Amino acid sequence: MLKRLPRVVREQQMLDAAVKVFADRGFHAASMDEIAEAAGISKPMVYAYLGTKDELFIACLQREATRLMETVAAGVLPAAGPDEQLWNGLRSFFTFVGAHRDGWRVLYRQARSEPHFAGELAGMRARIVEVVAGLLESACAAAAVPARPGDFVAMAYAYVGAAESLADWLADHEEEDPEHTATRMMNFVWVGADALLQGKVWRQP
Amino acid sequence: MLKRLPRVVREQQMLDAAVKVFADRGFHAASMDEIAEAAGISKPMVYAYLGTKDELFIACLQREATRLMETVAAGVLPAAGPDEQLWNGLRSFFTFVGAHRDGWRVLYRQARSEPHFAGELAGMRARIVEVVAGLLESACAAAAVPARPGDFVAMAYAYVGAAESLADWLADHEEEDPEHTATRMMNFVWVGADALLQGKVWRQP
DNA sequence: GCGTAACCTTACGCACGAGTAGGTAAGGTG
DNA sequence: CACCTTACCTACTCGTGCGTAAGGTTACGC
Repeated sequence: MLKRLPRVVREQQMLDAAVKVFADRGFHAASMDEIAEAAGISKPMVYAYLGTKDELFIACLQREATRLMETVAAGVLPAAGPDEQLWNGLRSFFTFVGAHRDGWRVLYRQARSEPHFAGELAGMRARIVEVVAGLLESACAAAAVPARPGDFVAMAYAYVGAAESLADWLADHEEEDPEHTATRMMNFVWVGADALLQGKVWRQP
Repeated sequence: MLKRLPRVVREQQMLDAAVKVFADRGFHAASMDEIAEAAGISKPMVYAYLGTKDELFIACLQREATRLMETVAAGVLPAAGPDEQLWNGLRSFFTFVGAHRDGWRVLYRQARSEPHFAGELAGMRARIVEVVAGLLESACAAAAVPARPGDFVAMAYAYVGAAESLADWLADHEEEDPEHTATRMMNFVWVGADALLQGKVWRQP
């Protein structure tokens, strides 16, 4: 209360508080007063350091998104084979979500529903989908399985959606083990992809 | 403009307008004035017929959710075998989303992000997940594949998430064909489930 | 030890939007 | 034609919450 802290520290405290309040209340229902109070500071300080409500929200998004991406990237790097890379990536992803549940809620639920911010997030998501689609494509090319380009993107959306759904579930269930969730997703991907690579398809009757 | 319409007609017009405005702006950013204007009526009429903003939003949710459920149920019914049922259900689902994009956006994006309404939706979603988990379980039991009960729920979340992700993509891409999307999802489910039923699993290194 | 820059506060202006009061007119019913 | 019910409106009140003005206090360099 009586401590005067340097700017960088306060900024992080404010962002922590903002992420929590945004996650709990939603963007509009969250008030700057509540965020300031949760950060243990008065409102004008928030404006002085992080700008308007919109700018604050974007700052939250950027911090959480960057942390997430960097965590996953760092997890993937030391791996060798494709299955190990995938496994490490998924494990990093779900571990991160489990450890930053509020951050995930803001990224996945709040940002997508506010048309003003959805664009930014959709872009990030699209890049992830592109990466996944690229992986599927190279895997199919290597196995000489025929497929149309659009199919990869669609499949990638399905996989990404499945992972997000599991992550979202994880975010709401304190008792679930992130690593276990990652194993489930790995099974889901690996088994399905394996079948796809063998050229199995379903045809409408 | 000068026509005095019976209540039931106006109510539907108001709900149509409300769904559109909620989908475009988000719950909080949508104003009752804008909804009233979009419905070609004055604000007090909206309050007279459909109550407060919260009640109006819930009315939107209920109408859209009911329509969706009934459409899918009606699609599934006339089918015989399990794969035909699944195919008909998916086709009905994606066709509905393609034809009611705004409704989907309200259900999937808006309702989930407002903590006040998320409960209702989460319940509906949980019931769908239960149904899917039940299908998976009976399929595995029939094939004598061993699995823990929790796994079915997790798998169901993954499948439901994949379908939602494809639906969401469809909602934003006017040019996509719902039936084609349903085919992709069917492939995704059928091929993966088939592999699972053969007891294929991935084990961590 | 004193200036000054950074940290922090109380207390407000102001706009916007939910919800309402109170009234008008159209169309049916006796 | 008198009446009542239903559809519909204009014009407000009032709370809430964003953003700010103006001023106080602590640390730190010199």
